[in-house]
Parts: sequence; structure tokens; C-alpha cells
Amino acid sequence: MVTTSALKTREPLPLTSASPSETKVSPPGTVLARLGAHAATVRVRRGQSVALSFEGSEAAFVVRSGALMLHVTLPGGFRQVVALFYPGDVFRAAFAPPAAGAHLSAVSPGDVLRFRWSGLSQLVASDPEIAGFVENAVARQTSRQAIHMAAVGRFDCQQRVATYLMELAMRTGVRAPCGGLAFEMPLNRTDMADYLGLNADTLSRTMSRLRASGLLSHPERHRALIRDLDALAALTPAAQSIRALYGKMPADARHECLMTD
Amino acid sequence: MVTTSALKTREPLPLTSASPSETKVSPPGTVLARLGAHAATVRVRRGQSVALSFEGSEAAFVVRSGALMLHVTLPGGFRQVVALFYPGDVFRAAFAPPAAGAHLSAVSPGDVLRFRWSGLSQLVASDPEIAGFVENAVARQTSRQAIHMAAVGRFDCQQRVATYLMELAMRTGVRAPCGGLAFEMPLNRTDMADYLGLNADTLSRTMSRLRASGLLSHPERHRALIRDLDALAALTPAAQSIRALYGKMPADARHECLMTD
DNA sequence: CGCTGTCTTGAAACTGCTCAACGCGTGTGG
DNA sequence: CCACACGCGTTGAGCAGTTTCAAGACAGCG
Repeated sequence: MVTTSALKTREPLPLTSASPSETKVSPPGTVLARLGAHAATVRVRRGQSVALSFEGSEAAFVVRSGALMLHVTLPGGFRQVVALFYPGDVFRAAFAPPAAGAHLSAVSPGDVLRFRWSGLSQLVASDPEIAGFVENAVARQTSRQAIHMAAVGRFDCQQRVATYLMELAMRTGVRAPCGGLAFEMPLNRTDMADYLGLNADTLSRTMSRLRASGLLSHPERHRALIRDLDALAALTPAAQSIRALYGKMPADARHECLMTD
Repeated sequence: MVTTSALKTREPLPLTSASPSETKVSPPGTVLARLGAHAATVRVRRGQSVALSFEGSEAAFVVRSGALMLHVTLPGGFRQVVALFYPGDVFRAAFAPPAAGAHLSAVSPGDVLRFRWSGLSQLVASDPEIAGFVENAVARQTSRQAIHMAAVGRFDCQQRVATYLMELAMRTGVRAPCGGLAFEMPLNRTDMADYLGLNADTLSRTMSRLRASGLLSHPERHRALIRDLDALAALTPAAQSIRALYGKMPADARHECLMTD
């Protein structure tokens, strides 16, 4: 059950909580609206590539809906999906490393606000609320990356997969009529493997094992259902952190909160 | 100026490389000086732990000299050094993931500016140059992390070690009288292994192999000498990116610029 | 209908991990 | 001064998990 799982989350240290203590005056959505007034809204399709420069200058993006992926390809064919960006996330081209074949693309259809970085930077300077929004987005993304780093660096195959599935389930899962959490799996096997630092074959095997164990089911491609989130959480050492990151709020509420514009 | 350190703080040093082109009129060093005026300067020793909260509120740091390490420890004893912070880098406690046993500590002696995050945030809001400094620092750190992510996710043991050594050599190496680049290795074997997502034994073996091949020598603990940087670069697919990140300038110049104390 | 791209699965090869032992420098107490 | 313990790095042997390579299943699409 989603709702009960949140109860088990222990209160993290106050300082490590990414959410700001300052209370905003404006209703939610206003910041995004104000940002949108100064940006081009780009509608992206799955797989669509997003240019990192914009009319010769550095581009920046705020994800409004959908998800993006940043990957690098190093000489020798080493490919790594470095980060995933979700609604509310902020990305500027300078986040991508130089000389690394960096590439930003959509993994699911959605809307992205596109800026010149200089423009977004000015907005940040002129509007404290926008500044807070961006600062918090960056902090949230960074702490997510830290967990992911630990997963890729230290977990075995099954733990990595469980970590990723749990993130997905908590972020975008909705309660299925038959019980459990249903969610989209925007990445294909190769991208998912490259995100988790695994071989695609190994990943496939691991998913099969999870399916065989009854934890996971796969009604169709790009879609999954988790029967028992707690059982999944038991498979990853990062469960606590993921719960803390993806919040106390039930997955459905989160979904609405983040996906509305 | 708030100074908790017993030592009288000296005029902050120019960190020119931290803020590339965007800075406008002020001479280099001014930004750090202005930051220093609103922060406590903390002198850290090797191994010293740095608290993530400051009088109950979120702390933030700007590294002036030395290096820090952020590591997490997940249930089950999974330990990962998530990031290293060098002079000019900016860190706020919210960068550390919640419920992950996050821990910030010094890996070499140095000076750190400590803020309340709310205070630094205000500085950023009030001073466009400080804003640019912080934005660039974050971007630089993020792109470094991306390369590191690719290394941990995709490289084999030797490639990871070569990548790390090359980073160190380019960042802090100085031309040795006997030819080659000499530099400090601030991390001990365990930390280095946890940074690279390797087993300490395996890491030791790999270093031994490099030593045997004549590429690397180890005059004393915490110190190394690279005979031929190009040969080392040939071992890592990330060589190009590292060169781009750590710049064209000769290692000695960089050293003076970054490490002066 | 056959093509193509994606996913799955098997068996063999290999890399890196585990565990245990050893060397070495340092600090400490008899 | 020596004995000893301790932290840290090194090394070896065996093992486990992942990757590799190759083949087959499946769905989407011309």
C-alpha cells in the first residue's frame, strides 16, 4: 500500500531535507507560470533530441511534464545515461561535460520550457521566488544523483534495478485497480541499462527474475506494475532515501502536483 | 567579518578559473573576498568532519583551499564517496541525500567558507557576480560528476584508476625535476576505492600493475608521480573530457592558481 | 508476409570480489 | 629498548556475478 509505506519513513535530519524551510507566498504553479512567460514552450516526443545550444548561446530548460535524459558517449563506445530530468527539474547546457558526446533527449512526451541560459539567469536574479525554485531544483537533482551514484558504484544488479523501479513507482506510480502500483517505464532496455551501468542482457535477465518472483509484472512494453512496494523496497539499500526523496505524499497526489502546469 | 577559526583570515586568493567568461568588471578574487566577508572561515585538517547543519539551519560552504569529500553510507554497509570538492566549489547541505548517512569531511587541509544557506542565498540574490560565481561552480561540479558517473558506470578497474589519476595530475600536479608530474593523493585506499566504486583490494592490485608498468611511482604514501601523462591519458576513455574540464593551461600555472596558501 | 528493432535466454569466459595472510610503519606500555 | 597491537596497504587463491556472444521470440510496420 502506498499510503502506509509513507508512514514507515523515518524523519530525516532536518538539514538534509531538500525542501526549503521558507514558506512561499504565491500559490503553487505561479513560479512555473512566470517562468513560462519568458520562455519558449517546447513540446517533445519520445526519443526526440533537444539541442543544448539555442541560437548560438547556452540553452537552459525547465521540465514541465514528461522526462528527459542526459547521456554521454565516450570514445570506445562507452555510453552512460548520466541523469534523468523530471517535471520541475532545471537543466543548463553547462551541466553537460565537454568533449563527452553529451546529448539531451526526451524519454517520454512532455513540455519543456526553453531559455537562453543568460535569460534564465536574469530571471533568477530579478525574482527571488524563481531563484529559490531553481536553487531547490538543483539541490533536489544533486541529492538524487548522489543516491544514483551510490547505486551504480556499489549495488549489484538486482539492487540497482529495484532502486530504479522503486524510484519510478514512487514518482509516477498510480494505484492500480487490482492493487499495487502501475507506472510507465519510459526507458527502453538499452537506455535503462546505460542508466544503471549494466549490460542490457544482464538487465533483461534480472527483470525476468523479478517477474518470475511475482514482484513485478509487465502488461505491455513501457509499462509495469509493482504488486508490493514494500517487498521491492526490501531489495534495495536505498529504500529509505528514496522514500525520503520522493516524499511523504501519496504517489497519486505527487503525480497531480507535479504534472499540472 | 565572522571568524570562528582562531587564525586570522588572510585576504582570499584569486580563483580565476572558477568564473570563466561571464564575470564583468571586478578583478579576480573580489567575489571570494566579498563572500568571505559574510562567512566564517573554517580551517580544516585532513580527515576532519564538517557538520552539515549550522546552528540548526542548513549550512553551505565554499571551498577556498584543500579538498572535501561527501560520502554516503547506506544500510548494509554500502559506502560511496559521492563527490569531491575542490577550491572554488560550492556545496549546500541540501545537496546531500536524506536518510543516506551523508557525511562531509576534509581530505586535505584547507580553508572553507561556511554560511547559513539562507545567508548565501541572500548574497546570491543581492550580488549578480556572486550569483554567477555560484552558478558556474554548480555547473562545473555537475559536469565533473557526469564524467565520474560514466567512469563508475562503464569503465573497468584500470580505466577508473587512470581517470582519477589523470584528474589529480591535471588539477594539482606540478612538473617534477626528474620529469613527469608529481601530485598529492589525498584519499587513502579505502576512500579512493569507495569513490571509484571498486574494492580496495582490487584497487591496490591495479595501482601495483600501473606501478609495475612504470607509469606511476609512489615515492611515499599520499604522493605520486606520473612519468608520462599522455600514456596515462591513453588508458582512460575520458581523457578528452578531463583535458577540457581541467583546462589547457599548463599544470604548474593551474597549481599556483588553485593551491596557493 | 517478411522485415527490423527490441527483448529474451543460454552457455562460456572473464573481471572483480571475498577472505585470509603478510609486510610495514607507528604508537604505546612494560 | 623491545614487544605488541593497530592501521594501512599489498598480495594470492578461489569464487560469484556480470559480460560476452550467439541464437531465438515477439511485436510493429512497410
